[in-house]
Amino acid sequence: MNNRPYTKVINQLKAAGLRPTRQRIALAKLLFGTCNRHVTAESLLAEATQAKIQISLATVYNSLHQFTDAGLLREIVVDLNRCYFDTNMTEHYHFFYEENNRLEDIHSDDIIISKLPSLPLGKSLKRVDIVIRV
Amino acid sequence: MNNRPYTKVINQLKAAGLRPTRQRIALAKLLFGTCNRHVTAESLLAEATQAKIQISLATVYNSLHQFTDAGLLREIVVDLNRCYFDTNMTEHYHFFYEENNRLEDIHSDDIIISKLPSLPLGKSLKRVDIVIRV
DNA sequence: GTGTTTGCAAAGTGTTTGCAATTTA
DNA sequence: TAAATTGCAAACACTTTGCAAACAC
Repeated sequence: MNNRPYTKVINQLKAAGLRPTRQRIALAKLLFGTCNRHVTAESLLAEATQAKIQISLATVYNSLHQFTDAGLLREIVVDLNRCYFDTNMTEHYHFFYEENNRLEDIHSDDIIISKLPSLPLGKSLKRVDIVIRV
Repeated sequence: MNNRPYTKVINQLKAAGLRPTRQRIALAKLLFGTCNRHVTAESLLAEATQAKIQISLATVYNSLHQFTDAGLLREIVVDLNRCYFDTNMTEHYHFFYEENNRLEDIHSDDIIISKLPSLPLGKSLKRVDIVIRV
């Protein structure tokens, strides 16, 4: 891999309290370089490998969780067989294509919820997940 | 275990095209005997064991999937670490208590969705899953 | 009797962990 | 140099599978 400074990604990592290592920079570049993404550990490793980035599966898992804890990614639960991570941190929902296990964003304006139940006593809302399975 | 006829459960299984074996009858009795339930394979096995029903984990898994395929149960994806099955087959949604991985039904009247996006071309709606994480 | 179901143990899958070697600051 | 990070391989948790024995009809 090349080692240009990637100032933007490095600053993003530093801001998140993560040491900008070669592996994290490479993954962050793949994840945050372009538009919003949905990845699994396997898919991201495959992508990295194809881009000639040398990295282990364990590090991909570690990085995905570190990015998630740092608020750079969020985890989506749609399929029991694998973890999906989403680079889109804004409020939004998902289509899930069952035929090929693919996710697609639904902009939050495209779903309007006009009534929600009151929360159980003493609980605070963590998130409302909506998945439209097609 | 006792072996009263359990006519109702047996008919339910037959109607679903499932041979009413001792194990299936026992599980169906636990699952459909009372109110709506949320179970995992482990929790159902524990319950069966406590009720002195002799059954293996493999058979619990098999039965849960057979019941699901037969339309007697539905699977809920909320937690990557285990499969949840719900005996409530009517349209409804869920609270998920992250502190103890517990599920609670939300009656469909308690959530009103006043706008949904149009489906991707050529796709049919399988289900709208809503999970409120608290 | 025949085809289905069960149950064990083994295999499988995706994920996490322990720890020595490497890298970053 | 000191502390954090990586990467391998082993461990893990849950689920599925293969197949001989048991069961339902």
